[in-house]
Amino acid sequence: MSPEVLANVTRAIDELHYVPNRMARSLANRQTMAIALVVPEETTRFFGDPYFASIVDGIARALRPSDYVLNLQFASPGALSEKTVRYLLGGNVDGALVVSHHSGNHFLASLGHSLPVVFGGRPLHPDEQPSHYVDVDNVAAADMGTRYLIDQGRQRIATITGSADMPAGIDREAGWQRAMERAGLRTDLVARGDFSMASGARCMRSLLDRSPGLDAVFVASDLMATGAVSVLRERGRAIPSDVAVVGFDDSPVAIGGEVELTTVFQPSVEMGEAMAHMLLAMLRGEEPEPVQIMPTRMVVRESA
Amino acid sequence: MSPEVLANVTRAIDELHYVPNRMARSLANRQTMAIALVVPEETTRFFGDPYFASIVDGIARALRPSDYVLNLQFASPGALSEKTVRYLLGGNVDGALVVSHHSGNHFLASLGHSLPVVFGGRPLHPDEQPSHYVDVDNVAAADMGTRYLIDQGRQRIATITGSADMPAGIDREAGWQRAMERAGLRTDLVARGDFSMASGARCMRSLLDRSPGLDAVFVASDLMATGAVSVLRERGRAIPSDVAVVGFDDSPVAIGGEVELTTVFQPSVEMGEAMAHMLLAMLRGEEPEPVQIMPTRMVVRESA
DNA sequence: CTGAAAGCGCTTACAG
DNA sequence: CTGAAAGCGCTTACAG
Repeated sequence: MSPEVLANVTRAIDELHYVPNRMARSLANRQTMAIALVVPEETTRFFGDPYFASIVDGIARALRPSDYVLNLQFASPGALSEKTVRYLLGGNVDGALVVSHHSGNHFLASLGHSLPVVFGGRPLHPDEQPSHYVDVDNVAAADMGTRYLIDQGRQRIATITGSADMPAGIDREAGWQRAMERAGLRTDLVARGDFSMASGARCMRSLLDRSPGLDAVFVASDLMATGAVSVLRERGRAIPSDVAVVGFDDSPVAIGGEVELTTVFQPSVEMGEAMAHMLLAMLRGEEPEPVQIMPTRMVVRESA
Repeated sequence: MSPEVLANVTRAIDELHYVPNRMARSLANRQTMAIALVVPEETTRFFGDPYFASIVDGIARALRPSDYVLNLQFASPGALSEKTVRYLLGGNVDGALVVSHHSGNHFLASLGHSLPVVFGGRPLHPDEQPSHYVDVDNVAAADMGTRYLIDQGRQRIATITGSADMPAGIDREAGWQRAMERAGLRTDLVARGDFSMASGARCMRSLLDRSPGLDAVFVASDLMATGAVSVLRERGRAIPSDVAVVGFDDSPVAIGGEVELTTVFQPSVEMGEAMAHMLLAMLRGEEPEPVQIMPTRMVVRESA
């Protein structure tokens, strides 16, 4: 083809608004150019947690320049619907991104056998299979947040944990415990939350009842920390002088509430981007590092 | 085919886990069995507002029993990306659901010409074209919420509005104004928010500065009302005795905060379901009522 | 290197 | 009513 012919054709394509038929292309190609975004969480929780917002934001951002399209698959935490399973396994998508703190879902855990999959957060049973995921070192990060309180001279440091069936919940509690033990402090002030604001408030009340003299609390998410802060104020505790609070995430709620939170930052948006890039690499046939651990850091504001 | 043969084939289908290829079917069919969920909002705002959570929850719920799949299309409020436009117009979806308070987006407004589309909330320019949408009567609902305060004997009633470029923002302000004028009350205490919690706090501060003696405030969303409540408490105002607060939505934040909100309920989940059902009907070739207005009601709790 | 043909896996209109 | 053929709109392997 001569350059002029090419130019003519190109112009015709533009003028006629020609758009290749995706279905026909997929059929011939054996590629769907679609990626499933699997959300094994209650819609309420998914939308209520700014962590997910950032992750999805990062994913959407990373996928924008690509030709891939995102297919939303809501599912309950426990099991995927038959429809979703059929969809994922029926060759309707080229890969899947699973965003959830949760785990213990057998099908999801083994989904990587049938399809390129990247998880947000480490799977709960690492032995189950070598999967691809993006995460932070939650143990080390929680250790850092707790140590920050210890270094301020706090003595009676409680923790409000996340859910016990989520790696992020388990690991952040372990990090708190490690820091406390290393400092020779008591590790009895533990209240189990579920990452929701309401659970943060409930846990704070119970901790205050059990130990009115506590002088600090490490909370496994900013959303829970917000709930804890409002209870502390309700009970007349000054923050941080009476009780110091360290949160986790550095999500928008950290600065939107009554007291600006000192917190452990995790790069949620970048984690979403990293998930998408890892999957994109897999789809290109590359073999990216299966595990990507992102850095965390302390962000000091008012609450501690 | 004899019944036995049929049974054998059916069994074979089950055993071999046969799943019809969606792409091939779409190509032959001229149907994609996909619906676009267009979100012309910043991701942060989308995820931060429980209203959207409920809408999407309702949509997902209504679509679950169907064979349709949801394709997420994030877009900026102002304009859709070329990729999204190509996608929507390129025959990749059978219809679209647009969830946003926003409007003023020309392309979106005329999207209904090329594709079955249902909007969440009335389009800003109703003259532009007769489109399909699900909404509540925001004027009447805000009138009701304001009247509730008036009936309690409140005299100095302010309002915190939503964004001025969203029908929900405009109409709820109009409803407040109508109720106030009918009662012969002054309509000068208006602060313009943007549906975010932070804007609710900011507006409350400015209202209190302008009129320390105000005794009630009608707020166009529960999220903003939450921000307003924390400022009122910060300034030492008792709720509802000093200042009564009425919110809007009856979303989860209405009962998750420091004070349980009295609010105007709108059936967000059902609105999402209604949007999906309307679109499904259109896709079946039916001609559903193009406008569906859902009922609202007062929910009385602590704040007023 | 170019261009016509076969094939992707379905559905549907049509001949028998 | 049944069954074989054509066609959906692309890509790709292959003959020229």
